[in-house]
Amino acid sequence: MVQEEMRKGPWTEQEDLQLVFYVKMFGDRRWDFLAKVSGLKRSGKSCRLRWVNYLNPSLKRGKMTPQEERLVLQLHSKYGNRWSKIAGKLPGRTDNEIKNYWRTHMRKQAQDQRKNNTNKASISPSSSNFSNCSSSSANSPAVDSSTERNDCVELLQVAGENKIYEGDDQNMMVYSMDEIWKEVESSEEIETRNDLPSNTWNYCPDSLWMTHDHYYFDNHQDFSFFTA
DNA sequence: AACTAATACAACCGCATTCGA
DNA sequence: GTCGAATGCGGTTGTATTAGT
Repeated sequence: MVQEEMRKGPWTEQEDLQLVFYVKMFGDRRWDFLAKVSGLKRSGKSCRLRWVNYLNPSLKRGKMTPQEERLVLQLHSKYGNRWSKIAGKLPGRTDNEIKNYWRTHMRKQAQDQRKNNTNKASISPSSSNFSNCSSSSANSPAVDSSTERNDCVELLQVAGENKIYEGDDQNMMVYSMDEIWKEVESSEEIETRNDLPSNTWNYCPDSLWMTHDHYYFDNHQDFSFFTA
């Protein structure tokens, strides 16, 4: 049987709208079915990914907050590369987002750290003690690639102590998990107080729901719109 | 202003796991 | 119990954007 040609690459606004519409209709399950009935030339898998990582209204958009960054750090030392597990502890963030974040930010941070260490090494050889922090990887179930392991090691995580050490060894900031959770909670309180709807999607200025969805739902109640 | 390198993030792929017939 | 389809996950790649020279 000849398979219908599947579209690949970036999603268009029209495709997004179409997917959002059908997910609203049928729910975010049975992705192959959704892909078929929506008329999108996308695989179910692709539809699911687009929804989970981009279109889902419960997603928080924008940069990671310092609290979230610290939390990712802590959770990675605990769970390793189990991104979905980590994402589960960060409401509104996806595994893909966290994974990307880790790869870019953490690598950069490790590079900076390395630079600092190299600089300090010329003054004080004792700074090389950081390499002993590898205990965090030993406890971590899935820290695999050697580069990431090294990056991780250099982030000064101390496993088992339930604290995060941030900064260089002279200006070390220590955060207990209690402090971090307090910060997360208080920041969430602030967000809530800004008269924002509980659904983060709704106040995202460039969200499809805001800009198009309501419009389409108001004006195109008949489904023929999408299949035209 | 033009070019290059670095960064951010969306999307794909392959494999593992779960679920239902 | 088993088999196939659907779903989920982690790794990787591709591309657009931004920063630096």
